[in-house]
This record gives sequence, C-alpha cells and structure tokens, in this order.
Amino acid sequence: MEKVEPVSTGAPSLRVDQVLETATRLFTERGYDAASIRDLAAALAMRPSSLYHHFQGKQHILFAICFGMQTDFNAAVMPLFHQGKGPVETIQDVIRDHIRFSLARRGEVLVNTRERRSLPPHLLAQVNSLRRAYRDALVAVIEQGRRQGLFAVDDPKLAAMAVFDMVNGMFQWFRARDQADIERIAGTYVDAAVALLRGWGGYTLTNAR
Amino acid sequence: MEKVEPVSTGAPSLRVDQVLETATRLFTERGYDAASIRDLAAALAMRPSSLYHHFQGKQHILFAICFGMQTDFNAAVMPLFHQGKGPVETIQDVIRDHIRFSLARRGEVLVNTRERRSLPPHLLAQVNSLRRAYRDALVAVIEQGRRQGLFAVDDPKLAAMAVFDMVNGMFQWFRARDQADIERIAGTYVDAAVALLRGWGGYTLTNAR
DNA sequence: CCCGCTCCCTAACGATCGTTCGCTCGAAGT
DNA sequence: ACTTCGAGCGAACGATCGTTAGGGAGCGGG
Repeated sequence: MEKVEPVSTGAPSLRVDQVLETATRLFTERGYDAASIRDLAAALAMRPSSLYHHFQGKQHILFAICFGMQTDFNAAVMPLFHQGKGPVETIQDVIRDHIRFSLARRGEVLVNTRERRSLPPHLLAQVNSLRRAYRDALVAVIEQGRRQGLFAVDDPKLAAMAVFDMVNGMFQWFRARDQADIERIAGTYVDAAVALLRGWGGYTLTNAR
Repeated sequence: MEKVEPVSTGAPSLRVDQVLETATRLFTERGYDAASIRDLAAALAMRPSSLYHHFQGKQHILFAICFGMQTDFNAAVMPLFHQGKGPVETIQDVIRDHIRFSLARRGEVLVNTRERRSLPPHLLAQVNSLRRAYRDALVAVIEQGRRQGLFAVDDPKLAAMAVFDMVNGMFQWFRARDQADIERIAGTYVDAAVALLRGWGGYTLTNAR
C-alpha cells in the first residue's frame, strides 16, 4: 500500500488503455452510475476482480479518463496562448484546436463533461484545476481584446463562459463523419465566437450593419 | 391496472407537489442515480413505500419533473412566436422569457437537462417531443430572419442549437440573487443571441485560411 | 354501523452494486 | 533450479438498491 499510483504518467500499459477505452464507451452510452464494474469487465472479457489489479476502484477509472483527457487537452491548446499573435487570431487558433481535439477524442470529452460530477471532491478538484487554467487564459485574451477595442463585450468572464458553453454544447449532439467535417464545423464555430465577441453589446454602439 | 395515470393534469395534490419539490432538490444535488428512494423519503419524513402511493416508481417521479417543467415552459414561451412581430423582436422576446422561466424554475430545468437521459425510451420521447416543438419554432424564426436579410447565418438549425447551448449552458453555473439579476442576465444573453445571429458569417470571407 | 377510500406504516423480497480475499499460472530474473 | 511477480480467476462479502405485500388508522357517506 501507499503506492504512488501513476495516473496517466510513465507506463502506458496496453491493458490499462484497453480498459480506459472500453470504460469511456460504456460511460458515454449508459452514464457512469448505470455502467457497472461487471458490465465493464464483461465487455473486456475478464472478471470484475481482475480490474482491481489495474485500478484502485471505479472512481479512479473515471478519474483517469477525465484527468488524462484534460491534461492532453491543455498540453495541446494552452501553448497557442503564447504565440505572440493578436487577440482575434489567438481566439481563432484556440477555439479551432479546442474543437479539433474535442471531436477527435469525443468520448473522453463527453465523459468529462457529463460524469465528472461523480468524482470525489479531491479528485474532482484536480480536474477542475486544469479546466480553470484554460478558462482563465481565455478570459485574459478576451480582456486584452477588449482593451484594444476589438471586442465589445462588457464582461470578459461572462463572454468566455458563453463561448465555452456554445462550443461544449455542440459536442453533445454533433458527430463528425470525417476529418473534413471536423474542419468545417470548427471553422463555423470559430466564426461564431468572433462574431459574438465583436458584436456583443454592439447594438448600443449602433455599428451593427 | 391499465389506469390512465394523470401526469401533471387535474389534481395538484399538495403531497405530490412536496415530493416533486424535494425530489428536484435531491436530483440536482446528487444526480438521479445517486439519490435513492430512501433518501427522498427521509427528506420528506416518510417511509419509502409510502411514495408508491403517489407515483408508480422512481422513473415516474423524474418524468413528472421533466415533463411538467417542459409543458409549462412551452405554455409560457411558445405563444411568443405568434405575435406577428418581426424575427429580431420575436427572438428577443422568446430568449428573454426562456431565460426568465429557466432561472425562476432552475432546479427543474437542471434536472431536465442533466437527468432526462435516465428516463425509459417511451417517457423520454414525450419530453423530447415538447423540446423539439420549441426548437423547431426557433429554427423557423431564424430562417425567416435570414430570408429577410436580417441574419447572416448559413445554417438556421446550427444557429438555433448554438443559441440554445449558449443559454442552457449558462443555467449550469449562473445563480441569480434576485429578480434584478434575472432581468440583467436575460438582457445580456438576448443581446448575445442577436449579435451572434447578425454577425455569424459576416467575417467568413476574410478569415478562413 | 359499516363500507370504501386515502394515506401511511412495518417488513421483507430479490437483485445488483463495488469491493476483497486467497488462489493459480506462466513468464522473467538470477 | 529456485524465486519473484504481474495478471487473472472463482467465490463471496456487506451494503444498498427499487419495489411489493399486507395491514392499520382516520374519515366521509350510505
């Protein structure tokens, strides 16, 4: 006991990845609570007890999915904030890769958004910490764009959440058939985000149309 | 058996309403699966078996919350589509009352969005039918506004979903302290919806790389 | 007085849940 | 050849789940 328990580090054991992949599918199809350890084991052609050689418990499987996904997400998207581009271009790059990543790994993203709440507080806090880091960076860029007169928004935090919700909500119902589908929808939502940030409150300035 | 079972009709029994109110609170706090019949009964100071005098089962409690909420929602918002106003004003009126209603009855709305998936197919279909009616009406107005050159959106269905997601996502994290808070956030999101519909696609000719 | 109805109770049912224990087995290390 | 160790197994644990059977207290109408 008292083992260090690597979460998504070091050893990417083949079997562990298979478990996470199957668990992601089951959790998206039935929900975390409704998908039992026995269901998961059966889908992997193994016995329920064998799962406990790879994971401490059911909650840790959920955590591995959520935390691993969010870690990879931040690693993929966060660097785009520090490229020295302007606010508009930065937002475009970030939202585009946000959507690319989330559609490429749609299952994990859906589990993270829908089932994350079932995590115990200390595990949930670790995932939320990564999410907050990303959101704060987005807020900072919007704030910067507002100071430069590029965005008309009144509340950068509110604007960030609105863009966030609009994009994340899309993952719930949109299914891309191929890579071209991903690029198309990403471009569309990038435009939506820019239109929103530019035009929000713009009617008071009478610049719309 | 083979009883007609009124869902949200006729007799608004006091006890039934108390059950639904407490169930709504528990389902939002812990989730439908994690909140047990025994938890609900304990919160109502009664025995688990007594609940089955008012409801056929746990799923029907969830259904009563979701279907009742969606029925009231449509009754409150749908008439706004047939007032003879223009597309922009109609959208503004609809989104404003959408937000007013959803924040006033936030608990039921959150249960409907987060726990609806736990309903059996034939009950889920009834709720989704009401949701679709509302969404289709919103799409029709956007389509009308696009034909009149008021909106720049390419895909009315996509635009409706985006506005939908943006608004519904807000309910997850926003808590109004008073009525003034509700009116303020409603006005802000009404502006966001209009800004989005007016500006979406307006810049697609210049930034698509 | 008694019937029927509403509401709630005690007690328990069978099922399923996450998890643990002790074991076996084969590959790898020395 | 002997040990170690990861991986999986069968069996069972205690807990909790949704649900039901059956009974009783209060009460209004015939």
